[in-house]
Amino acid sequence: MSEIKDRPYHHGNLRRALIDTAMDMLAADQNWAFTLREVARRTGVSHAAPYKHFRDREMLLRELARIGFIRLGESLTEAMSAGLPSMRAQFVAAAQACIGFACQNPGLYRLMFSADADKTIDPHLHDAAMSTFGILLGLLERGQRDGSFRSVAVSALAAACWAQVHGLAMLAINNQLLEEKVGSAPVPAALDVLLDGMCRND
Amino acid sequence: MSEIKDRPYHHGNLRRALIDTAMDMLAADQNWAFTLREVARRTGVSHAAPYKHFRDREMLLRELARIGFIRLGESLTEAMSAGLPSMRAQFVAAAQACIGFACQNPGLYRLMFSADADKTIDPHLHDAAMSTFGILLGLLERGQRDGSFRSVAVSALAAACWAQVHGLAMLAINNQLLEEKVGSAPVPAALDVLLDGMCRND
DNA sequence: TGCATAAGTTTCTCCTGTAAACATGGAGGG
DNA sequence: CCCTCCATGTTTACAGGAGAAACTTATGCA
Repeated sequence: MSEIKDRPYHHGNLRRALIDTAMDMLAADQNWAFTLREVARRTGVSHAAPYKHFRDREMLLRELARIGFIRLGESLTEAMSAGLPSMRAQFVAAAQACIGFACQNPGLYRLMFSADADKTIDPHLHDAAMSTFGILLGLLERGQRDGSFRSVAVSALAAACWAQVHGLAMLAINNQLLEEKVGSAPVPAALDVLLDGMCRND
Repeated sequence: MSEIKDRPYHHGNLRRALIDTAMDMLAADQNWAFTLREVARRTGVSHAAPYKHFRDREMLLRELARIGFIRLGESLTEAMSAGLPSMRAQFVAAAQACIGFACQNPGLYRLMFSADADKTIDPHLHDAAMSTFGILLGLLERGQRDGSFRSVAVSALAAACWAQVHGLAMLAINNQLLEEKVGSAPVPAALDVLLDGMCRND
């Protein structure tokens, strides 16, 4: 009855279909030339149909970004709950999960941090982003409580980590971590430097 | 004779005029909705004129990015040559100069690190970017020689610094350094954490 | 003097975003 | 059980952008 049958109803639940198609396109095209019309075309509906579900193109983009933050959060949570012994190892795992996520979904990741995904417009998007950021904060707080991380203001740690990881992700995506300049394994190397500043090393 | 008189010649040296107009637009519009046609319009020529000087829209964008890297390099050099006593202070100055540059020219900075400015296509752009990156490398090497910075592989330091500074710049531009999450002065706080890992602290 | 050519302009095609008018079919009231 | 309304589609229309091609000028040079 309520089974998925491709286009059950009037046309099906287009909203979901459009999001899925767009997500697929983001994954496939690293060129990132997003077009509402092509999303509609690939979904098999007229080019005006999407406007019944999204006020404009950017509203769809924001929804994609929101889902991206949720997925990123899941990746982070999963990486951190792998039962790694030290906080430091957990942090490295989370950072690498984030950068891995970015490299596997460059279009989506770029979108999530682009001006198109304006967090001041869409509270849901804002919440999703903050929730994901909160995962990082949680890790840092736990690390401070158990003495792994230094007891400076957690906001300083957070800014440093957030910037570092996001910076590495962006540079990795844009192929700007050239081996000639930055070594063969820049991500762990950079994280080590940061962690040396974060961890208690007495 | 060869004085600038707005439109001296056939029409003047359009190339330069287009670049200047585009640069002004980048500085004014934070919205970053770049159109070749509007650049042409604002420069007072037909919409097809730019194609006599730039193969396509992206070629102009790449030239803008190239100039941006040169300017950023100048900012960095200036910040570093302010006669600051310690390497650490010099690094902070350079980092803040970079982030300040980004905040004052968000459109340009975003362009410089966007997919539109594809460094694999344009060797001149690639060289400009590498040259600017080289300024950072130079600072790190000097700091290692005089014992300020730890003697790990300089490429690890470079990756960490590059990512950190670029990450902070991008987050700052995108208004994602929210005080509630990241404190009131996230930039120096984050740099301090990083520097604690970079510097010899024995 | 006169022509080849760089540099601009017009015109054209194809694409996009978005609005408005129109169509349709399923759900709910009589 | 039918009829009507509305959500969800489609068609059509319009403004703008990228870029190609054909046309026009004025300059530098033979």
